Amino acid sequence: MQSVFTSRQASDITGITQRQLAYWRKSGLLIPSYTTPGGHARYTFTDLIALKTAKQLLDTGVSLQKIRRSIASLLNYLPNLKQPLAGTSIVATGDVVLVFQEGAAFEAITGQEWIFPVADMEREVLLRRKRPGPPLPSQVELFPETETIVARTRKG
Amino acid sequence: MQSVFTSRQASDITGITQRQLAYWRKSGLLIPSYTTPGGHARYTFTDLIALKTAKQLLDTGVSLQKIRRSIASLLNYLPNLKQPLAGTSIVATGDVVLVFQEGAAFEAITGQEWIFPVADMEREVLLRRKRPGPPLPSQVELFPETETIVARTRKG
DNA sequence: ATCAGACAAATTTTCATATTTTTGTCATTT
DNA sequence: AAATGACAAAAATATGAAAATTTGTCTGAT
Repeated sequence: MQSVFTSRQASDITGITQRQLAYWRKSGLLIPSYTTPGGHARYTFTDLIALKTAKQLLDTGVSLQKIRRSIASLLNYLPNLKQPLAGTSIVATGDVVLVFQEGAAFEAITGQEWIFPVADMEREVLLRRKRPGPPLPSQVELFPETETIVARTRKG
Repeated sequence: MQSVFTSRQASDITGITQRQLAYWRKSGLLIPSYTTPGGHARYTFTDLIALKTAKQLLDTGVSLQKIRRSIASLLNYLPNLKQPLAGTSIVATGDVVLVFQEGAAFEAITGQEWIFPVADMEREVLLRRKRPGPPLPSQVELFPETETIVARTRKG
């Protein structure tokens, strides 16, 4: 047995206006899991989580369209996700939606992967420095060159 | 005693062209820690880390100007950082530079804080649902309303 | 009480274009 | 060998107008 919520309740709980709920439903952003024969919305608890997530994203400055794109991308990259906004760890600023899944993070909109803590970088620099390859004098005197000031003229 | 590197070495090690090093130096993005009396660059190991970080950011699609802004912001929010690009855990996509510091994450360019794993959201929804306050029937029948079809006419 | 439709205000995108940055290449200097 | 200066190509940013999306408010229907 599952508890469900009316649009009014969903609105009260999530802080999303009923107008928004209606539009999001119509535009497909979040369609309630159930609809009564009379056409009334019935939101499940999971729906509410997704709604709340969307609301938070909105409040943070992520536009509806970016939320849409994020969802599309999530479904694309993680096809087994049933409720994209309810099933993952999501983090965002005004411009970006980051998703954490299995330890890795990637940006929801582009699907691009995120990268490199600085620690790795240090290792890499060290490697290159040690590697034989091209003959690299691994160290240099601080101020080796001798300034030979000669008579100098300027063009013009 | 500190090992230092010429621009050639810095270039070979980091993969940044000498032209870039020159420009970055002139434009202030990264000024080598030492300069010989003759005006030649001497990069420290830490400089190389910063350079490598910048290079990685570039390769990931972060523009030079965004790197600049990130550095400015980092210095603003973490004034005790001496080498902004060498001292923190940095993560980025093409558009954003994220900095991890003391468990929290914030976006380097705007300084905006990042937010809310979904776990918290679930808790919040639960709280609202349980809270007394406005009388919220905490549960609803799935299909309560009775459709009363009456004779209907359409305008026009 | 919820929904659907209509209209307008507010907010976001989308382009196209002008401007500025950044980088490469080459010649010259130190 | 490295730096500087100059010119041009490539890339990124800023700007502004047009188009599309999103939301509020209201009215009527179920």
